[in-house]
Amino acid sequence: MLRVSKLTDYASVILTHIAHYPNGLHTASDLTSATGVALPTVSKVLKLLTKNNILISHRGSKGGYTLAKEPSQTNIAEIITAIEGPISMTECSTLTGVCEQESSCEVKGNWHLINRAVYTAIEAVSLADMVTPVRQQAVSVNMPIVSKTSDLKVES
Amino acid sequence: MLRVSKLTDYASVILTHIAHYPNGLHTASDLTSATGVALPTVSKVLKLLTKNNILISHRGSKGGYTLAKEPSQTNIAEIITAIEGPISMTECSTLTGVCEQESSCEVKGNWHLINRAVYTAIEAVSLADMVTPVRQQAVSVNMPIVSKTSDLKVES
DNA sequence: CACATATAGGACTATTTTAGTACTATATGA
DNA sequence: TCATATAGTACTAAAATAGTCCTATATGTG
Repeated sequence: MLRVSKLTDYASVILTHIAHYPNGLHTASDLTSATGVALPTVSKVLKLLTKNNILISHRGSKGGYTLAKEPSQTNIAEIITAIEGPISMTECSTLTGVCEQESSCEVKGNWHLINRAVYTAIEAVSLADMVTPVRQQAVSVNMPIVSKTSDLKVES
Repeated sequence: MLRVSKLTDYASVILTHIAHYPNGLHTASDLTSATGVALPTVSKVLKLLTKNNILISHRGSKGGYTLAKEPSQTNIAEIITAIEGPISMTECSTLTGVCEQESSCEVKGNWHLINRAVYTAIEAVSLADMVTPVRQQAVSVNMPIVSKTSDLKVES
């Protein structure tokens, strides 16, 4: 009922593999072998991740990719945003002027709230968590109580 | 970075309107006037919502649609599922056998975890909350601590 | 300094998903 | 029995996504 794109899925698999060997330099073709994802696709994903500061690239011979930060410092929200861009649950949360009903829309503010709750949930899961098998981790997500006077902003 | 379909967006607008007048009977054409969404589209959304027990339909002359439950008893997760079906963040969370890497996939279990966190977040927002303007509500979402011995199941 | 190895960037095509529409059948109240 | 309204299904068009390919650029090593 909510979905990330296949590319994002690949990104999670690729990054999880890299995070297993956080000090190594990984080439696109190494990662193809390791993950089974086609080379041009791996390449596309790696470029997007580099552009968004999740990976660092080293060009030329003996080049490859490494993590830009420690696995615990990269979260799922960043990964999804890197691949899919800053798109929120509804269009009106990212772009203004697309929806004709926008000015009179009653639910806009509430979607912002939902966005924020979802964002908080996925932000709480780091790449380090992805490396750890499920049963050993515990995740706790807290949606902050909304103040009666402050505006909500969905950072994405 | 995560999105619901336009139809789901329309559903939220339509249902919010109905929830404002929870005792009235609403025809498809009434809802078109009220929301500005085209009639065939409104009609499609209403059928989906009826099929999934969010609305009850009354056929024939003087017919129309009413809520199947009180606004506080219908949540956003149900609405999204009604329109988009039981699709999770990644394909492997809903369907088995689609992904070739499934058997060796290291991240599958973790996506289940993320799914669950997101589901918990959107499940906490009811139609009654959508009727209330943003500033007067407070939402708190808690991701339960994952037991070290129990499996996680994403209900969707 | 040339060459092999890698990434960078962009353009392009095919596929899939989503949105939107239309048509026929069925139910019901007056 | 007729006007009104939903049910179900099939179809078309548009948009988003996935996947591929080509050319340019950087860099370590013999």
